[in-house]
Amino acid sequence: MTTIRVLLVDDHAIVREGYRALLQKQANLEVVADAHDGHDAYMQYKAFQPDVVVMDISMPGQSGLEAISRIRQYDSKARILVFSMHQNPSYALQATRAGALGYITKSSDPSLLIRAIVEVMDNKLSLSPDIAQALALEKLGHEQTRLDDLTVREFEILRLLLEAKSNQEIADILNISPKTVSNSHYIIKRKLDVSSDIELTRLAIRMKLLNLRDLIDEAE
Amino acid sequence: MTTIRVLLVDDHAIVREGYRALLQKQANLEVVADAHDGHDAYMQYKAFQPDVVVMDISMPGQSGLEAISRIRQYDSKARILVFSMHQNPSYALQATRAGALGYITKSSDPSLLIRAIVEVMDNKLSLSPDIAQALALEKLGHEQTRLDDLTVREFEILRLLLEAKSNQEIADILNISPKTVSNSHYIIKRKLDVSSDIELTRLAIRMKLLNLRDLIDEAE
DNA sequence: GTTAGCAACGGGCAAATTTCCCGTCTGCGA
DNA sequence: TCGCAGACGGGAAATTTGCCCGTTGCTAAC
Repeated sequence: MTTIRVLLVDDHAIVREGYRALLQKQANLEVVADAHDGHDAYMQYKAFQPDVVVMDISMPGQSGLEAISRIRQYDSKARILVFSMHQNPSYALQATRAGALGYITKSSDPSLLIRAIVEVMDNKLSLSPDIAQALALEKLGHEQTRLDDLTVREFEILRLLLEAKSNQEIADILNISPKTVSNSHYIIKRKLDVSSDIELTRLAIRMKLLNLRDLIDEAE
Repeated sequence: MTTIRVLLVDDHAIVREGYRALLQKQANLEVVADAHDGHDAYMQYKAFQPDVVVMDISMPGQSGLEAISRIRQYDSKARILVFSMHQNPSYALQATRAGALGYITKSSDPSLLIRAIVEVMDNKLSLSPDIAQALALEKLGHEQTRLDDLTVREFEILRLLLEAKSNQEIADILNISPKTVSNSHYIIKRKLDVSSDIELTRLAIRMKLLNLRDLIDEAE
């Protein structure tokens, strides 16, 4: 059995260190590099050519989804495992659309992460049980999520919009024209069938796209 | 130098394992137990009487703040270090009010966590720099309840806006011109110091103007 | 009872944004 | 090789925003 070379991506240094220590205990895993944001991840990938990328997608600014696309564009064989706190299956859907091979929630058992890394190494799709179940339920039409109609890019832009960023800021982050952002903003509203940003925000909260905990925590 | 016995509290098993591995690398630290929620933390504290508790407070169900109070009630000498992803200073304030001796954000440098544990062991208050700064700024009165600046009428219009009603609908309801509604809308945003409706909605949720329960109940 | 202040209301109008359309370009699967 | 879909962004009409202003009451103070 050869050693699997891992690139670790998370915006929190302490969290990175923790995972690094955890993964390092596995004889067949080696963390060869880490990165703190999407752009950094891309650079580190090019520099180290790791076997598997373990990535948290909820990072400020340039998101993980964007990084996944970029990396896959650079190397279509790249194996990327998303490791996220979000239990919303839409995140998993968008992540795999962007090119991720796996999606594991942080609430999973530690052994699952290890196993998922090995599976992804074998180019196998790997989902944690909670996500698999949620996705399956969604597939059965139990929850008709209009969110799935959005393209990966639109989803990405929506995320940034919900952070109350301006068109110009989003344009800068994604390196596109503000005009494209406003066009997407319009398309998103049409696809989600809302007519105002307030409705959009309410919908996002219901869809758990906008983290309630964050909002509540800010409360007092 | 004696060994500091640590109790680790976080709802994510993988995260716990990561920190455990990280802290274990310090010669003077020993993780004697861990817990996955507030109640568990309380039980483990009674069982192991650790020197320092390192606790993530954003856990589902019963909050970490509650656990801090409970533990301090049981042992007023308990040293608790909060370790959170939230950069909102209000949360740090509440944590220290509840009895925590320190508050470190996950975005801090890993060495800060180690140092903070040692400081807390010495019964010293320890805050990460970002939190200290944010708290200081808040102390200077930067934040106030801007909602009080709204007139009764504006408040009423804001309520309707938040229900995602159109200017025309609101005009009909209040028997005024849509123009007045849009003027008020503008004034409200200026008074609340937000530049978009998304920001406005987020603020409203934080101010508990918009009932979260209502939104969640709509969900399914 | 006059004056002052403030809330509610809404007109005006330039600037900005939204809404919808369209055409490129690229990558992918049949 | 073709066709389709997604990303991107220009164009232009429609609409909204941002900020100004004046009018009308009402209340409170002198």
